[in-house]
Amino acid sequence: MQNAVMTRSRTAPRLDESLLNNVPPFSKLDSRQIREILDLASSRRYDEGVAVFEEGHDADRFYMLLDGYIRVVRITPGGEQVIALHIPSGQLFGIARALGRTTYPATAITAAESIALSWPTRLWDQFTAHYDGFATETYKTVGTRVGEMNTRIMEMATQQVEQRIANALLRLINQTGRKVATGIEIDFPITRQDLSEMTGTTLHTVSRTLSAWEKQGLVASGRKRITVSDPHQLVLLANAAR
DNA sequence: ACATTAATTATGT
DNA sequence: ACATAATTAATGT
Repeated sequence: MQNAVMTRSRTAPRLDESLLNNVPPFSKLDSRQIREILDLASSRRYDEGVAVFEEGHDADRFYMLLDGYIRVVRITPGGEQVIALHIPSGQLFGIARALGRTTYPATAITAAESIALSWPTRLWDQFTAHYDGFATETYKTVGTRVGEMNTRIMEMATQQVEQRIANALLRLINQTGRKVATGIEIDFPITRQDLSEMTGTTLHTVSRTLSAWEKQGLVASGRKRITVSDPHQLVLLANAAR
């Protein structure tokens, strides 16, 4: 919400250079290079809950999230959704090319109203070749994402539900948290169903544990809103060896 | 230790 | 008024 971008879609006037020059993959570039990149980009606004691209489709573009949040989602053969991770603004997504793929490995849904830049995938190789720091920075973010999914797999295998929910909440407030008077609030609408899809459990179990935590003053939640008022206690819960 | 089922209530447009 | 979200208890594996 701090990013002031005209929310017109395709024929946006002129993109401001300040959009990119403090964003990691582009931070090492001079203003001439950023100008080049921006002139090749399309800017678009997305409503909440819409797919930017879908799993299995041809990866014809890659994206840079300017504002909002992206939910990376996969669908099981049985039709159940699994939320892989959330992406905050300032990060690239849909970078199938960086994974050596020609199709998108997952679906990207906006978790809130969002604005993203995008480029045709055929420019990817030029970007990595010509723009200093672009390749190393993007592989860094790829690395952290793989790492996150890795620890999630470990959690799934070893921890019980309560700890997994605690860990999921902690990641959310770290990556997408917003400080408020009563604690740290998750910056986009999130349901118990969503949390259950991130932790491999049911919305009922999530509801119960959140209710229990609420009574202990650990969290406060309403419809689609969760604020963590006592992160420290959550950390303790998250690695409690039962 | 958790899911499932089911019934009930709350909340946003 | 209606749909979606959340709660809660009971029952099952």
